[in-house]
Amino acid sequence: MSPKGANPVPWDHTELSVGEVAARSGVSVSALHFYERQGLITSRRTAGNQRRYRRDVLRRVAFVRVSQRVGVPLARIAEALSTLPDDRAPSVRDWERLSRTWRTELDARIAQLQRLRDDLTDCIGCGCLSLSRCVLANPRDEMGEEGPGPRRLLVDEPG
Amino acid sequence: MSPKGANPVPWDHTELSVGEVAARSGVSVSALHFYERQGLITSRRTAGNQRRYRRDVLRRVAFVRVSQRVGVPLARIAEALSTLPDDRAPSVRDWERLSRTWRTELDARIAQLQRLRDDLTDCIGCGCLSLSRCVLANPRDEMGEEGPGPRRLLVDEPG
DNA sequence: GTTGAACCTCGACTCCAGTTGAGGTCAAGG
DNA sequence: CCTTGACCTCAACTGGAGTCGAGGTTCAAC
Repeated sequence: MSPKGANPVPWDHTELSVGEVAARSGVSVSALHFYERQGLITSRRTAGNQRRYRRDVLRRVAFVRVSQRVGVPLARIAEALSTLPDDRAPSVRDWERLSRTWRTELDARIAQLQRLRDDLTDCIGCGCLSLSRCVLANPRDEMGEEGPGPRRLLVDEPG
Repeated sequence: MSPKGANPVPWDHTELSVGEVAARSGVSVSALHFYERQGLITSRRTAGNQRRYRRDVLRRVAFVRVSQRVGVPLARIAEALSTLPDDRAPSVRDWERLSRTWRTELDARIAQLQRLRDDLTDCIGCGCLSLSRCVLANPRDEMGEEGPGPRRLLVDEPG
């Protein structure tokens, strides 16, 4: 990436502009602005008020994207990232710790979907979806969890 | 459920009011209105403009809730439901067919999350999240899929 | 010293899956 | 008759994760 074409690397070379971070991370500039507003990443400003990022912002952004794939909302990602040191660049241990948190999360989500799949398999056999007889239609698990919607599923009276 | 307490059953007894459907399905009245606007369920109206539902609306609603747990957006659920007969109540075979569709979907989602988990496990070892070296940060799979966000993740140049 | 790409802020808009509230109607009991 | 609770419509709002555009500035090159 020598200075030719549309995007030569200027100044310091250790710091990155928002456009460079966008190109390298695959995240749009507007999303990076947004992440900054949400406290997921931080930047220094130049004299002319332009953002300059430390190179480890790329890992932060990568971590954000991965976490989103796991299904974690930005607010919790921000929370996790806030446990990273603010001054020094995070170490391998730091990322390891964060990744481990999500593994647990992911295991739970997979287990949940597998239960759902098993129930669904049973119900393909029974074809029921009856509110009283069907595990699927009347789940006892994960009540207050997982997004908006009704907090309870009442049972159909027998008969 | 004889006529006593807060909610006696009026009129026909084979048809259900919106409040009854809400109580039996666990879905709020406002959500049922919303589902109707989205074409997920339908109702007849009384002389006084009140909704009356056929009893099989309970299965439709159950199907909607289950489908949401699978992760299918309402628009696609509506699409699936639109393949049901509009006149007669759907048969066991009908529900079976629909459920089978979601099973495939669910299998794919589970497989995807399992891949993600495996990658994450590897990355806990490597602690990398480097945009070039890490499968996690740079996935080749499921590109145009799964929600909003950037459609590509560029690679970090080597070195 | 001017051009043009890249940058800045701010507010408004999108989509999804609903919820909330205002203002009005319907139906049954006392 | 009047009250009460369930019902009706319609519009506006929520929240999450951004996108889009207007209007203005900075910066590197020519």
